[in-house]
Amino acid sequence: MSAELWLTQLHENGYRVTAARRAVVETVEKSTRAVTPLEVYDLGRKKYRALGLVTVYRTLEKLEELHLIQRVHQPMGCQAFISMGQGHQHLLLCQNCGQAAFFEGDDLNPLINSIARKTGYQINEHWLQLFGLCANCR
Amino acid sequence: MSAELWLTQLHENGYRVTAARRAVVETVEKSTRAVTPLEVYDLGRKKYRALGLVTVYRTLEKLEELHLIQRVHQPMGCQAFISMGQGHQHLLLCQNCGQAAFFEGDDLNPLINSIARKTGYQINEHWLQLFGLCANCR
DNA sequence: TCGATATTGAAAATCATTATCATTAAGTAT
DNA sequence: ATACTTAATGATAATGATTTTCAATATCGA
Repeated sequence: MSAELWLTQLHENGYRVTAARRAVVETVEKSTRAVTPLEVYDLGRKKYRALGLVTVYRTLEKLEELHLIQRVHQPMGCQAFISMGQGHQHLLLCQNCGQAAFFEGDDLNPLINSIARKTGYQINEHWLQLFGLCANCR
Repeated sequence: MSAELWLTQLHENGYRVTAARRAVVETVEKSTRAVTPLEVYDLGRKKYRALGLVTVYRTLEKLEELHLIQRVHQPMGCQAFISMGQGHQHLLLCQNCGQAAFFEGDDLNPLINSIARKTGYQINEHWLQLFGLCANCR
């Protein structure tokens, strides 16, 4: 029932809870793969017929702002979103079915420190993403 | 003079070497930060006035196909390209000036193997990218 | 319940990218 | 060097995704 938590988050941040937002939130929160705005629109309309595509874009924008979802970058495009895992997590995506799994990658600190030393950069953020085949698809 | 090598690559793969392509190749090859098609267009026109934006898109497409450039994913957008480093390398980007540095991240294998074991995924590819401030900007 | 105002969906506008097409130019064969 | 085949070009139009506009509606605190 994490969808209710998302709606609470919206409300606590001064946004109203509407039927359209419910449909979007329930659609995205339930998905185990990254979904595009158009997919959210199609799926969301099954829950709330009057849902508009523009509202999907606007709601996704707010969910991203509240760190409830994140944009997923893939070779084929970067317009899909998925719910955020707990804490700092990275994504593992199935190249066949799109299924997403989260993992922690905190073992990266030694590598990052070493790069910082070698390059003189101050490193603030890192992206790590793995691609492969999930247990079902392999 | 790596630009000449790129043009040779194009030629060896059956593509013609034209003034427009020279302008694009020289612009992208020389840049130490990721450049968008529009930026390539503007910069390239200083070398070859008649250059068209469409040709920029088409040339970038071919350079990517030949693995001479790669698309750079960033929070602000994913339409920029940068020349490929040698071998398997990762990117470190300055959040202020865009300056890019390459680094190798082969120490990732233990982490990747561990994730594969835990999740049951067969992992084929990985993306690692760091963001921070370069020595000049910090 | 009321009322201020955030939110909505439709339509139009914008922006990036791709397709069309007649013209030009690269590069091989002569 | 010249001719010729055909890839490549740039202008324009078409497409597709995202954003803006706006009048109508619905949320939610008072």
